Amino acid sequence: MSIGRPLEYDPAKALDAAMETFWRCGYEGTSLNDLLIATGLSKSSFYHAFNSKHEIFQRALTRYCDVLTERLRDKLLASNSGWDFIESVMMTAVSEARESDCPRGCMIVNVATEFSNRDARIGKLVTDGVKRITQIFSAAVKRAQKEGSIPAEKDPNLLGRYLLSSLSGLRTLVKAGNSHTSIAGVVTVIMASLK
Amino acid sequence: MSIGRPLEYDPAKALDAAMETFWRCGYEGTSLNDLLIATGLSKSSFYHAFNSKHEIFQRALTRYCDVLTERLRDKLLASNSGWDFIESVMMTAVSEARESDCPRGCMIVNVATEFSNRDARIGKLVTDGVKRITQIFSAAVKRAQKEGSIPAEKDPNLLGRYLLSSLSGLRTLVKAGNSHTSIAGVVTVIMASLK
DNA sequence: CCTGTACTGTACCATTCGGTCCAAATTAAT
DNA sequence: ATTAATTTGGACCGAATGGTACAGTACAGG
Repeated sequence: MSIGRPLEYDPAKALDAAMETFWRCGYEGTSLNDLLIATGLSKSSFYHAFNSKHEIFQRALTRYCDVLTERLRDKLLASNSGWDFIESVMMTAVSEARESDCPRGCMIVNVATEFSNRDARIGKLVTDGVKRITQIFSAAVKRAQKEGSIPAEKDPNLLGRYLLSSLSGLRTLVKAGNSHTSIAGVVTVIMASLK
Repeated sequence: MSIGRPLEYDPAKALDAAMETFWRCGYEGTSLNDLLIATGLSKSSFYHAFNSKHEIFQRALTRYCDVLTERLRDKLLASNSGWDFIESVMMTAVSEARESDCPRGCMIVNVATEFSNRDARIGKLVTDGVKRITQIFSAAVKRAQKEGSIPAEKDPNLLGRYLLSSLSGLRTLVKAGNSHTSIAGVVTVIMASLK
């Protein structure tokens, strides 16, 4: 049992709120004030809970990776087939074009482009995150190969990388304002190339 | 004949220098001071030549699009075949992984991710730029179809979009720190999918 | 109830941000 | 040489930046 006045906020919720903001506006684009508003914390509580803007950013990015990879893993387990999983994930990105006028894209990719490689710690988080998602794609490919929808002689790791690359490319099309239907066409090309 | 003291700097060179900086660091990541250092201009000269940070940014982005599209068009004309052109452009992106420890990627894509769609004027520049590059890819596909290296029944506009998407995805792989060889493998997948 | 602990809001900090203004300097045309 | 045009560096601006310090307050355990 901890001594002293108890927390009046939920640190996890605060982190999630910060994550959302960073996701939407990037690191530089998010001011400390934005974070205070998003989290609902006072400045003192904020600096008590998270020590700096940079630190909460790292934690937010880490959390994003964790949530995303877990969600993808669950989705793969719940999918009817590896093929369906892959197609569904691709289409998820496409639907952003229809539903949002201000698509956030993938936070990892956003961070990668904002930071290039100027911050080593951030760079490592990005590399790790991308690697983990790539592995999930590879696993999906392997499953699809067992299920017969992707030729067995193909390299699943290579295709995993290819799919991650393709997904990121789709997000670019979305952000460039392409129509939902024209992007969906690209998905069919991607899926066909797995055959 | 202009009257008065002549310019001591080259406005075109200044714009190029600003473009380089924006390309590398993004809009928010580039401070006014960075621009002054990059261009070598004094603050007064800077604001006389370009009226604001936002305006020089738009001009820099426009110039980037113009230079890039012109260079790609020239390259396509100079290429042995449409197929070679496409493969060569893809490999150019890959070589960034080998040559640069801090890859800049494509400025248009960088801007698209930084701004999502929050600024309408920037958004239009991004959309137009992407469209122009897509058209060059489509033209390359058409040429490759005439040359017999891509099946004639495929939709060249769709493949153009697919190639732009793929190029952007490759850039993500580069920024995520993948090795040059592993990314080159993805290029072979992309090229094979055109067959 | 009292004491120790930890949270809270606010005032404050130096620095940097993008941007303006102006007097001095420089040059071309007359 | 004078004048008009135009650039130059530097002083200056208010606002916002990320971050700190502190006094007051609420709460748990004794």
